[in-house]
Amino acid sequence: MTNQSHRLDLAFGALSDPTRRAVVMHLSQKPASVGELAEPFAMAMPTILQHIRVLEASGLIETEKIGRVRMCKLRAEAVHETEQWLALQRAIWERRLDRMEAYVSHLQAMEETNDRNC
Amino acid sequence: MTNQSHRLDLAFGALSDPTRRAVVMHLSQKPASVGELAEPFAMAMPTILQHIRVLEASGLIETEKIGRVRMCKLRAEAVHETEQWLALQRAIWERRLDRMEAYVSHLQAMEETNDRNC
DNA sequence: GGATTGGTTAGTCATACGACTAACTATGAG
DNA sequence: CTCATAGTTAGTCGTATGACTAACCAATCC
Repeated sequence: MTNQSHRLDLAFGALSDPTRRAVVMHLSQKPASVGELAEPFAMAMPTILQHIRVLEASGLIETEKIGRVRMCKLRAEAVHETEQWLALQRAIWERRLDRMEAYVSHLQAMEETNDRNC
Repeated sequence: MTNQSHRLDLAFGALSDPTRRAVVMHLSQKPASVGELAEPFAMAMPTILQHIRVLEASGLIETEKIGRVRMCKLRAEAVHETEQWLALQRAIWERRLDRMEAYVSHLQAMEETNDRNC
């Protein structure tokens, strides 16, 4: 549970940076090497590498070194888990709103009945 | 677009802290005051307030001061938007996997045809 | 085998973050 | 009016983060 919480810390933390989100977007299209990922950014290579490490530590991507290039790819399951946390909170909230709405309709119905009877 | 990116920075950043996620979870059940939110944590009030400010700045919650208590509630739309970003990346990735799978089946079918014909 | 390419490590630096205490404000209750 | 309550502001402190440069390794290529 605490471990699960830590995974979310890392995942959300990883996604809080625009460069890293751009990397994720790139990887959602297709796997890529560190160099390819670095190209669109005016950024030193070690900086990108650091971002990739952060994403990897979060589990959102995985990497494998083949020869001298390191290929990176998205881990959809991890993205899904993160998404699920948000979906759950929203579901709880929205269920609550539904119940409230139902309750309000109920009250209104009662009131109308009263109007008729008094 | 840059503004949208900044909103995601704030939302994901806000959610990267376990205390703030706990606050969001609490608020998904029902709105609450700052004091109520602070209670479960062994944390000084100003610290919680700071977390609440971060959540508010991200748009994930909204607050309103009534008398001397400040009520906080979840903004489901903002949660939804954040969730959508993740859903989109995953959808793109999974569509790609589907295409690849289809392509592989295609190749296999071709190969079988070849086997029969040669 | 020597140069080139792609990545990696180490070390630095400025800024941001999360927590705290102490002191202050403003509302509501008796 | 006075006091307790709920929140707020200001200021401090240690650690984490994101960026950089310089130097280093290890596969390829010619």
